[in-house]
Formats: sequence, structure tokens, C-alpha cells
Amino acid sequence: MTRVLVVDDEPQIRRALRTNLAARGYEVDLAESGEQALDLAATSHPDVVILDLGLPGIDGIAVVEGLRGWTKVPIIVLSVRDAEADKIAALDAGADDYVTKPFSMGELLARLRAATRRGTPGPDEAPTVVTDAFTVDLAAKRVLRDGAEVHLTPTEWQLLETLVRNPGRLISQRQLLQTVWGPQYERETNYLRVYLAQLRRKLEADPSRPKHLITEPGMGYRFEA
Amino acid sequence: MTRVLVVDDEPQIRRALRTNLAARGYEVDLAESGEQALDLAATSHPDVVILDLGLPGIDGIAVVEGLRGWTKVPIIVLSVRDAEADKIAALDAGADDYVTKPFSMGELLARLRAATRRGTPGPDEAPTVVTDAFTVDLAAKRVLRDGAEVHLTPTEWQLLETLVRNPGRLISQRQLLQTVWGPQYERETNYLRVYLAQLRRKLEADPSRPKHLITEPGMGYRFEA
DNA sequence: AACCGTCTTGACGCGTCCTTGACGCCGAAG
DNA sequence: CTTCGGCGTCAAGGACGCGTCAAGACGGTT
Repeated sequence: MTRVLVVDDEPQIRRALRTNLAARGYEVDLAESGEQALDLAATSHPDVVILDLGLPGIDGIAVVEGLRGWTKVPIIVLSVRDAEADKIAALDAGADDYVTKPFSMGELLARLRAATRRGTPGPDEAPTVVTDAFTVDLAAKRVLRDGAEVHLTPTEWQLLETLVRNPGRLISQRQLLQTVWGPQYERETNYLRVYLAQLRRKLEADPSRPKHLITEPGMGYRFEA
Repeated sequence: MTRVLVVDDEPQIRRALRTNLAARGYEVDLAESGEQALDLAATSHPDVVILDLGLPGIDGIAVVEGLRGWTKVPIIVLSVRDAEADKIAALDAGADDYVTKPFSMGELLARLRAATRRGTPGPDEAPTVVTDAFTVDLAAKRVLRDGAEVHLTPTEWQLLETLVRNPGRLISQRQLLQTVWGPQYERETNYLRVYLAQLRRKLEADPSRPKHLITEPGMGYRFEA
């Protein structure tokens, strides 16, 4: 869930943004002054800030600077002022985007998506899977056993990866052969036997009595943590 | 020096942007078509792209998507079209910002600064990486070995940089070729062999037995500290 | 026009990995 | 009790990928 902090002194704009954002699945915090915005940002740690420049009390630019002193959260500035100088000042103070009121909600949402997309660099996947016999680091593509690295060939790794990414689930031989060797190898079940044996020899404490790479006769294989 | 790739089919806009950007200390590459833009981006590795949507030939949105297929370089879209749908399409395709023509040069420059500022995150990552054989200064783009500077060619440096920025992680050959040479070189794995050999000859104590630039046969390469 | 550094391209030897077949074991079915 | 199919094991061949070297192409500079 993405948290958005909306800072605006006009109640109707706050309401409009709140309902629109909530309808899109965002979690919304509201602030009506710069001071409140800085407080809320510190406590609620939003993922993105939508900030009206024309605030009573402290200047909107000061709010940008106050935020930038300690966080890199994306800031989208709203303003009725269309003057070039205002835009430049806000952007150079650390804002990420500048939208002139009146704005279209669709555009604002798109700019919001663009801002949050930057924040989350990539689909971070579960990095490591641990068992009592070995550790699989999916991001670094390494396998450790008793602290020492175990070398796996590409095929061995692909096979282990598809099993480990579905812990506890039964994977059919068809599916394993398709994802590792390709669709035309669907019936070469002997490949699976050979490579499962190699993996067990490298990873299991007692390869003849596997505890983690389990055969389900006639159906497929299963990884157990 | 920040590299900017300007993509526009109108010569006068190219000229205007080129002179303005060059005057501010940017290094400017010019492209007048989408195809040329994708090629140039792959070879020159700009730090930010300014892209006109109204290109002859392939659509501007397609250029955004082509770039996003392999790079996260900031993209600022220029367009005469002010329609909300166009903005949303471009932003959701992966653009970072959308500026409507006619635009003010001052604002564009400010948005350019905002885009590049994001690209270089603060002091959160170590600018230098040290091993027992050599030291890589990522900020200064220099490599020291036994106190003396080692000269690297641009390609060698890019390769070393992408490896060193992910210590311990395995980087696939595809990813290395894409980030260093560009998306159309995905299968030229011999490049990797040649350049890894050069890097090892320059950096490793025993190039035939590398301790830091490690090959994972069939999968990719890995940097170990 | 000549030179230099850099990138590209091809060929070759070697080591590793994949493929393939044979064999024994075990449980289920006849 | 016998038969059969599925699974685990092992070993050998051939294919493939990697490291290495060197020559040619390319681009920028003098």
C-alpha cells in the first residue's frame, strides 16, 4: 500500500484528492499547513508528497526544503502560480514535479505513478531461502552449505530455483521440464532423475534419504524447507 | 559531465536545446528519429533523455518503451499535444516528466536538474570499492592498483562498474551486454570474454586464476570483494 | 595524410557440462 | 511368484562455452 501525504489548505481540494486517491487504493494522510505537513511526514513516512505551494504560514518552498533535509521522498508540487520563476524555485529546492492548478486528476495520478515507480527500483524478490542443510540466495544466485559455496551448473541452478521458489508446492515433471529445458522436452523425465540426483548429492545431508528435494512418484517433485 | 540525449525532428529546436544545454555545461547528443535515438542511447549512455513525442517514423511512446526495456535513464517528454490522454500514456509508458510545447527554457532546465538529481542518489552508497588487489573509485571513475592508477578504456570501465556496483551478485551475460553495449548486443557473448580477460590482465594478481572477477559458466559473471 | 588507442571479429585449444544409454532396485499389479 | 513401470545411479561421448591471441576496422588527433 502506497502512502500519500496531501498538503493543501483548501478543504475541497483535500477532500477531492482524498477520495480520488483512496478510490485508487492509496493510503492518504492530510495536512493543511506546512508545520503539520513536516510533522506528519516525520511520523507517517509517506511514499510520496503532494504539496500545495500557496499555504498560509510558512512558505511551500520552505516545506520542500524542510523535507529535503532528511528525506528523499518524491514531492509533487501543486500551485496556482504558473510563473516560470516559481516553478524553477520549487524544483531547485528539491521538488520532483510541478503541476499547475487547475489540474486534471488523471494527469496528477499519472505523475503520481511515475514518481512512485522511481522509488521502487525493481521487483525485489525474496532474496534467500534457508533450510537446515543449505541456503539459497536467489538474488545473488549462490548456494551455501556449511558456510561454503556449492557450485551449481546452469541447469542445476534453474531446476533448484524453480523448486525453491514454490516451497512446499508440488511441481509436476511436465512443468519442470518445460521451464528448465523448454516445451519440447516434456517427456524426457530421465533428465529430471539425473539432475535431481546431482542436486541431492550436492545439497542433501543424506542424498539417499532426501529431506528437502522430495520425489512424489508419478507426479513430480517438491521442495520442503 | 552530464550527458543529455535530445530527440526531436525539428532542426531549430535541436539547435536551441543544444546551445542552451551546452552553455550550461551539459554534453549533448542529438537524434532526429526514434530509431536513431534508441541507437544513440545504447552507444552513448546518456544520463537523461529529452524526447519529442511527435516524431516521424516510430511513435514517441514506442521510443519510451524501447528505452525502458533495458535502462532506467530519466526521460523528459516534450510535446505539442496538451491532451490528458497523451500525458498519461507517456508517463505510464515509463517517462519521468511531460512538458508541453511551447515550453520555457528555464523551466525545462529546472526539470532537467530535478531529473538528474534523482539519478545520482546521495551519499548512501560507498563511492569506492576496495579489494586486496585493486581499488575502484566509482565517483572519480578511477582504478588504483598498488597505489598506481590503472588506465581503463571506456568499455572496460563500464563493464567493471556494473559488476562492482553489485558485489557478490551474479550478473547475467544478457544484463551485462545490455547495460554496456546496448540491447541489440544481447548475444555477443564473445565481447564479454575478451573484455573480462582484459580487465583480469589489468587488475587481477594472477589473471589465469581470478579471485575477484569470477566466471559462472553458462550464467554470467560476479564480482567478489 | 599518418598515427594511435580502442573496438570488433575470427580462429583455436581446452575444460566443463549436457546428453544418452545401461543397469539395479523397489513397489504395484497381474 | 512373476512381471512391469518408474526411479536412482553411474559412466562415457560429444557438444558447448570459455579463455586466449592476433589481425583488421574504426574514429579521433596531430
